[in-house]
Amino acid sequence: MSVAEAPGLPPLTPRVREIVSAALALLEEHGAEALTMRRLAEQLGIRAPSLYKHLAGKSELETAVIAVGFEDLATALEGAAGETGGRGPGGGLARLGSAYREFALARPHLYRLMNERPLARELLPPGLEDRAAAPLVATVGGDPDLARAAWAFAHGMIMLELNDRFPPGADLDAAWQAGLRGFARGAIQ
Amino acid sequence: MSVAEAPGLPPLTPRVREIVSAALALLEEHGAEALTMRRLAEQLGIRAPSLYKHLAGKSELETAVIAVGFEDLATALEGAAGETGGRGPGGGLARLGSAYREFALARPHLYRLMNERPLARELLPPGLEDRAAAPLVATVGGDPDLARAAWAFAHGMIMLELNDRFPPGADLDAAWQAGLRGFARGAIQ
DNA sequence: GTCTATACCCGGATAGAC
DNA sequence: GTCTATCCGGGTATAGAC
Repeated sequence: MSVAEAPGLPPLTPRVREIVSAALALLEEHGAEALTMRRLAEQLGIRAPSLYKHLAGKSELETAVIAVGFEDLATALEGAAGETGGRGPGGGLARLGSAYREFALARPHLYRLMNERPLARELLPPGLEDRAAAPLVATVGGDPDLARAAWAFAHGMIMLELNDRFPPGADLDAAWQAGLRGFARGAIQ
Repeated sequence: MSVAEAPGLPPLTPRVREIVSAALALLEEHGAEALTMRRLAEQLGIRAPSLYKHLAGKSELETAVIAVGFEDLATALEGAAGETGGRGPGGGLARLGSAYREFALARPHLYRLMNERPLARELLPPGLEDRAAAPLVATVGGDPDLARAAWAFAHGMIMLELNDRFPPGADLDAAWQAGLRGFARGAIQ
C-alpha cells in the first residue's frame, strides 16, 4: 500500500497509515457495512472517538482507502498492458480485461467502493485517475468513446457477476469473449 | 402498476396494493435510504407497526416493488422491440438500448433496487425475468452469450452514468454508439 | 386494523478529563 | 493521544390495549 499526499487526504503520519491500512483490511474482509468508526477502532485496539484525533471523519477515511485502490488498480493494469506475446487480434484487450476482472473479483468490496459513488477527483492525488485509465485508452487506439464503452462493458459484467444477477447456468467467460470481440475490432493490435 | 400473485409476495389485498404503491413512490422520489417502514407508514398516515399487519417485513415489501419494476421494464422493452422502421443495421438494438437507458434514467432508484442484489427468482412471478430478457435475446439473434454481453454493456453504461463516474466532459451518446456498433455486428437486423 | 409504548440494534460525532 | 460519557440520529420489529 502506498498513498501519495494530496489536498483532500489526511496527513500521512505513520499512525494514519496504520489506520488506513486497517480500514482497507476491514473493508476487504467484511464489506462496506463493516467499515464503521467503531469497528475500525476495535480492530486497532482503541476507542472510536480517538480516531477523530487523526482523521476529520469517515469520508476522509474512505477517500484515503479509495486512493489506495486506484494506485493498486493502476499498477495491475500497467503490468497487464506491459506483457508481451498473446495470440492474434484482441490479445491486448483480452489481457487487460482479464486483469481488470481479476482485480475486481479478488477485491470486490474495494472495487464497489471505488465505483459506486461519484469520484472525488479534487481530493485524490493528481493524475491518479488518468494513470488507471491510460492502459485501456492506449489499447483501443486512443479513441476515448470506445475506451469508455469497453470500460462500461467490463464494469457491467463485473457488477452483474458480483451481484449474482446472471441466471444460474450462464457462461460468463463466453459472455466476456463475445463482448471483447466487438471492441477488439476498433483496437490497435 | 400491476403485480401478479406469487409465492414469495404478500397477499395482494387492496390495502397491500396501496402500501406497495406508496413504497414505490417513496423509493422513486427519495431513493432507497428513504424507503423505511417509518417513512412509508408516515406517507400512508399510519404508524410503522401497523404495516406488519399487512406485510411480513421489509424484504417482502422490496420484493413486491421489484416485481412491479420488472413488469414495467418488460412492457417498455416489448414496446421498443415492436416498433417498425429504423435506419439500417443496428436499428433494432439501438432502439432497445435507448428504451433500456430511458427506463433506468427515468427511474434510477428503482433500477438500482432491481439490479444491485441477487434476483430472488423463486419469489417473483414465474416467467417475469424471461419476459424482460426476451426482446434483447431475439434482437441479437438468439445467442445468449452475446445477449449477456450486450446487457452488461448497457448496465455498465447506466451505472457509471448514474454514479457520476465518467469524467466531466465525456460524450455518453458517443460511447453508447461506439459500444452498440460492436454488438450490432452479431445481431439479426 | 390501528394505536402507544417499547426493546433492541446500529451508526457518526463531540465534550472534556487525564 | 487516549479515555469515558454522552448526544444525536437512524433502523426493524414486537406486545398488548382499543
